[in-house]
Amino acid sequence: MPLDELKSKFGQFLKQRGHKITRGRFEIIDKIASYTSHFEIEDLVRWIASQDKGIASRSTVYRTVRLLQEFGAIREVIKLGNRTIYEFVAGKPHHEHLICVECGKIIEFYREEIEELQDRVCEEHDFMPINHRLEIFGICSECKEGKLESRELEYRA
Amino acid sequence: MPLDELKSKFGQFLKQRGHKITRGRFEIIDKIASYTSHFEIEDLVRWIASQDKGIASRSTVYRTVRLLQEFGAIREVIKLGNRTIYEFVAGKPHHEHLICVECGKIIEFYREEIEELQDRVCEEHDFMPINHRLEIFGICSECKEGKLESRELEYRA
DNA sequence: TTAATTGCAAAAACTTTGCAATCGG
DNA sequence: CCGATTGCAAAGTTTTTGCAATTAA
Repeated sequence: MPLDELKSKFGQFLKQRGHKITRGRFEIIDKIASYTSHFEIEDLVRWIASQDKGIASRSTVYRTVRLLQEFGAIREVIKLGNRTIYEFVAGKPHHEHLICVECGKIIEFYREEIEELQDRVCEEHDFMPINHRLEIFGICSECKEGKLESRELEYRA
Repeated sequence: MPLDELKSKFGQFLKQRGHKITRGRFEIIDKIASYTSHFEIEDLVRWIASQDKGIASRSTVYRTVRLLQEFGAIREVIKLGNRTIYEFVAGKPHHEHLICVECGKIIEFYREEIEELQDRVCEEHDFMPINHRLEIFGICSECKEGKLESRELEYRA
């Protein structure tokens, strides 16, 4: 879906909920769409702070991010410690993430079979899925050396 | 694994890292083991506050929870908004979660095939998995009525 | 006009940390 | 005894909120 169409739909979404079309909201959606991969709220806040013209405040960023989540244009894809990493989902096929706990690298992947199995699980539980998140934490190939020896005593169920 | 064995291993784990066996740490592991399902840090803090004898402070709870995670006895299984929900993993087979966004109900499930597919994905990326978390957010059977009509305008990739 | 939005500062919620006193080995 | 741990209070993070001024429709 092209960005313009998305923005127009976001406009409809706002109207439907009795909200207004404001410049700040659309500046933020533009900025988010410009991120090729993941972003955090602080990225948006820093970007705003770096601009001459005041685009929005920290509060507006938080409020707009919430709206965009409800609208469905962005998702919280990784929750790592106290950080929340978002992703602009427009135009990208759905996918999951491998996260390297050493270097922070994020690798995206998609397996149709995993999605299907999830659907089946939901059916079995008469559960209507809205969204899901599969995070695999581990060590990426570059960080792998010398990471095995200190783990023997850890408890494994 | 019985609780005593687990505690003994935790003792070894502490020694190996140059830490000490203290009463607070073992009171906390006992309490965590007593939770049949999920818990949050505030549950532990409230429990301590409700006890006559001072078992540990809030700081000690946070520090011990971190140790137990490193040891592998507990996991962060759900990150919902700003809440972190933990689970005592000892003696329970690994599983994933369905989370009802209406009522907060948590349903556990396990699908061998999903685990295998994840392993395959990791192999393909030469990625060494340490742990993973699959959260499916949605609406449980009891909450399902009347939840469909307000979603048409949401953007779907 | 008037109801929604904004920015600010304050507060809330959650987590970490420095330090002096205490405790474990 | 010595170094790890604890409790406390303070500070750090991240997010939310009340409110007066502003803006969209």
